[in-house]
Amino acid sequence: MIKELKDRYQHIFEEALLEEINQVGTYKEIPEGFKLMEIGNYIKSMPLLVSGVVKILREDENGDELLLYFLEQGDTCAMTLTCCMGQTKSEIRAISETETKLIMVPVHKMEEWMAKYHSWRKFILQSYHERLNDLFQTVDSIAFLKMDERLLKYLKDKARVTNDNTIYSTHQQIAYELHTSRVVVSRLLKKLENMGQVELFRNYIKLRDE
Amino acid sequence: MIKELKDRYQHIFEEALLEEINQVGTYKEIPEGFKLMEIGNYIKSMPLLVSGVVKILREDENGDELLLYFLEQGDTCAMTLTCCMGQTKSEIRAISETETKLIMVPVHKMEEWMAKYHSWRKFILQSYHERLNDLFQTVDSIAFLKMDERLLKYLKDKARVTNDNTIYSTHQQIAYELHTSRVVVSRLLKKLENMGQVELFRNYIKLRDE
DNA sequence: GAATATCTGTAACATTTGTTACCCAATCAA
DNA sequence: TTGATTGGGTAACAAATGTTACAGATATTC
Repeated sequence: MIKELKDRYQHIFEEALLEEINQVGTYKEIPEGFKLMEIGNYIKSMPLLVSGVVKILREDENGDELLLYFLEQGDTCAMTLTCCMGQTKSEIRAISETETKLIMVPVHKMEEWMAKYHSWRKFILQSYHERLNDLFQTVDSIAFLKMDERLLKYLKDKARVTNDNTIYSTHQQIAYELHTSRVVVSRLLKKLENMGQVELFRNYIKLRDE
Repeated sequence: MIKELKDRYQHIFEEALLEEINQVGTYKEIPEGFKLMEIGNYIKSMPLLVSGVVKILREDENGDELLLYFLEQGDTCAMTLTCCMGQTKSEIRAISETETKLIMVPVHKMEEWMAKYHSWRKFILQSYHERLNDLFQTVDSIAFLKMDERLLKYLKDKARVTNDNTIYSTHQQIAYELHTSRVVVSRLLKKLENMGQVELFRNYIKLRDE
């Protein structure tokens, strides 16, 4: 059996399901910055994250991006399932934020497993639920927070998922993901630095402990 | 059999499932402005919308609201299922926008039907999928549109779900749902009126055909 | 009908965010 | 080493949005 499958999903899926996943799934290692899914594409297989972080992005008609949320180990892409079922296109872009290990499962197995395995149903529904909650959080941030608060939350989220208080991003990259401009990010980061919340360096930012 | 169930859900659910829903479901008529779900509450039953419109709202810590999306006939509340399964609390508020007819199904039946009926699985997954897409749209509006565009989109959405080009809302009510101030709404509505997009009256707004 | 509350319009101003322009320092490529 | 590129700081200004204040019209209550 794929070792990573057993390690990560043993307590989630029943034995028989693990066996099936092992037989039809393919283990993959993805480098940082790899595009796992593109807006408008159809999806052929479902990823089960074993390790690493994947960022999910939305794009407007001008090509401007916005970060929606991060996927971590144990997560899956909520879009995938219904995209295959209904043959609809992806509404989002997925890019690996770090090196990522995952197991790809062909989509035709899913409906079968939905009928067959209680643990699979639970997993799928829970995934949807978590993604809905992630999106609520995203909406909250955009609608209720000011840019400096959003920025700080962004840094904290990124530190959490990467498990590293140092964020290796340029101001320009952050500006893309928050859908604002580099100048604004620099300005607000400077303000946060003066308030003692962060330390700024070239190409990286350190979050101060509180 | 509940007439409304047959009329609305006949082509979605198989006969045996319709029968089961008929036996355990309760038909309800809800007046306009009724609170169907509150943030922090646990959910005991699942609503299947037969007719009418339900608005789904998010709230921040100051009690400020934001409209997320509308539910229409054939829709259900995506929160419900996993809220019952995992015993988590509601993250949203649901209020009937118009008089609403719905069928309430006790939650303990859902997991059973997930295993038993293909049409139920499809329905549930499709519901989640639609709600995710609704939320993507909401994020798009808040992140990418300016307030005047959001306002116009809001009016159009409301006209669509109520099937009426006249929107019976005060500027204050609109301001609440868009999370802005009454003065801003009045200002932008006036601008839209000058551009010939709407006509303003006391207590209601008419969308001009295009 | 008078008093009160609600709804809308508008002006003046404050704050937040976005834009343009230009600087310097660090890094990279030839 | 020189020139080009990238990342970041900052000023000056523009635009969008939020706030306060007040006036007039309409509706409601007593």
